[in-house]
Amino acid sequence: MGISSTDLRRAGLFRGLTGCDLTGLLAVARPQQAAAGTTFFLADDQAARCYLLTAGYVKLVQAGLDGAEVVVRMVGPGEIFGWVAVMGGSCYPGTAEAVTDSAALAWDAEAVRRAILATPLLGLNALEAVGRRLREAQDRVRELATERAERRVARTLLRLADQAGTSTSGGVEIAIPVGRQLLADTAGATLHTVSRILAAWDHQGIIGGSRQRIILRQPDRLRALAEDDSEA
Amino acid sequence: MGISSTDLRRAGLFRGLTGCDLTGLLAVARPQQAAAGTTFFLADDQAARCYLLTAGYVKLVQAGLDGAEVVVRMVGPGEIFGWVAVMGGSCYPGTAEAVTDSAALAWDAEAVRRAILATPLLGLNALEAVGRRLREAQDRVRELATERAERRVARTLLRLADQAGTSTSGGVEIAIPVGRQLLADTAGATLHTVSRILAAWDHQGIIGGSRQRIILRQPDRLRALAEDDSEA
DNA sequence: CTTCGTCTTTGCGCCAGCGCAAATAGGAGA
DNA sequence: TCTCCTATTTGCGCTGGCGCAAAGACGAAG
Repeated sequence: MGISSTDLRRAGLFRGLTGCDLTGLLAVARPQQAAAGTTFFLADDQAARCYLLTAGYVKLVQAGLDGAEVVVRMVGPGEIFGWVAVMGGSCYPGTAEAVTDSAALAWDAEAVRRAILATPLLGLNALEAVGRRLREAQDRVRELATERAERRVARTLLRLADQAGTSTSGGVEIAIPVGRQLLADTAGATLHTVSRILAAWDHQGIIGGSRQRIILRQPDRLRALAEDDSEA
Repeated sequence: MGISSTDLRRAGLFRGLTGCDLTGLLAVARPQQAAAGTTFFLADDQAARCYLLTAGYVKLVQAGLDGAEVVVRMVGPGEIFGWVAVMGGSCYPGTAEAVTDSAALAWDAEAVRRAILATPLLGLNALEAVGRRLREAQDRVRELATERAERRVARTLLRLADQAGTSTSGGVEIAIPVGRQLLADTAGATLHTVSRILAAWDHQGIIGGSRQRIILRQPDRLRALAEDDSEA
């Protein structure tokens, strides 16, 4: 479970850093835990720290006016979160809630600024990480604007499998407890629609699983649904 | 029109840099122009350069599977674009098309990496700029997932006014030629729906203008439409 | 002034997906 | 094993907004 200290070197954020730099960074990091269902920070909190997830899974959630929740991003081990607000010196745009018991390393905003100024490569790595996420966010904008719910759900499942997939005999299992509601919030649909879609796929043998567990039995067909223009 | 060299210092990207750093950066920048309707780069081009817009307006567009276009972002003077792909060393995720005659400064990917390593503050500034955009993109994800077309259009108009608004006697005029189609692509709706909505607002005196020109006559009412839960 | 092309409006039909509500089904804990 | 609680399924009606198609308006060019 989680990633070891030596694995940190392989995390994108620290790529290319010297052992010395790494030691310094770890020295000022504060380990922090969050049990499933609890939060690292809330939306509109003053952004004081940024995080690197070392174990577990965290969902970044924004609440709409009417109480609807949107999962802006699922964070897995080795990924960073909370950096955007810290750089801008503002408030967190969303809430970071642990989906499973999670652990992270936290840095104070000022410490991060200093670290980047001292180790420019860290800034470059962070820029790349944030850039990748911007790209993902833009892709989601396009998808939400142009694609139907079914396809968005397919993409969401594939993304989750990519991020937390475990190959088993029966297919790829998603190692995060994903309920229909969470899936709906992530794909930009409603609980009901997601349930209907998954039920249909279940009957077709494309997916399987039970409560909170999803297994992709035929990832290829899902991929086809997600990308093909016409359907099988 | 556009921003002068001295204004660059005030552009977020260069905040806090020394005159010396700035001079060095400008020395390796290549000025580049694009007439309205032409492009700085195309989607899936190998990302070789990143840009700082000095004059005009540029839209970043992604094409959907079915030919539908989505405007991922409108870029105004002083803003940067094309940085994400350059940092990741990949292809541009979208096309950058000039909406009006535009001018920009371009840097080679490698030059930017070197500049950031040499001037870490530049990296911090870039991180902040990209972060702000990530935040905007995430906001749009939430809006597309939870809000109705009318509200999204209202928000889009307010954003454009914020970015390129000119106060006139009759209200705030958007200084970019914005057609219904462009508005639709930006708000995540269709040409028809946008036309209907704008026609209704026109009758109510909320907006005005003619072909490709939009004037916000009562920005407050638009704001109410964009943010209020109940309507007037 | 006329013509042409693009942008815009508007009517009408349709359907994906939401909203409500109620029935089920699994799991976890006692 | 039994019970309770939460997750999930599913029926049904409704509607926002898309899709098509055609007409109308404005500007630019000649």
